[in-house]
Amino acid sequence: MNYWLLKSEPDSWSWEQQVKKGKKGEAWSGVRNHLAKRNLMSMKKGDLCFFYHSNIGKEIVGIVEVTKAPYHDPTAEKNEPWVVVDVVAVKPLKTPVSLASVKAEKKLSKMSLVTSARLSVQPVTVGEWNMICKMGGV
DNA sequence: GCCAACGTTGGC
DNA sequence: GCCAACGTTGGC
Repeated sequence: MNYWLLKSEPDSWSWEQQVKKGKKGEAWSGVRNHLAKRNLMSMKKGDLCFFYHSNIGKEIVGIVEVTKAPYHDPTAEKNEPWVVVDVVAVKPLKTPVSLASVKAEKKLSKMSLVTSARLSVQPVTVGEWNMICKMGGV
């Protein structure tokens, strides 16, 4: 079981939209960065991810579960290497955890969210996961 | 294969 | 709207 963090601009794909999809879930498409792709490739069915709103909100708003192992991104050309996983909304955080509060928490200073701000698919350690769940009231 | 120029992301 | 960080492109 691994933990991850997925970033999305709510203008293009928001937590609310993800929730509306229900158990059907949605393919996490559009990743066009090799490091992010490598992280996607490491995901397994049953892994959990934080859902982070970038740009607008700048906070972790919910938790999604990976329901399908990585497969070719349907929005990419056939000969391109990009992949997606399917994710379904599990539950929202009672209290969204903002970027500011992540930065303010010393134990989270090593998080990719802080150290590699632009990476859209990031690994999260168990310690970080538990800490943020606590901060988010779940 | 290096590196300058350029484009994009995302926080402020 | 600005700009820093970072990835990609293209000339050499």
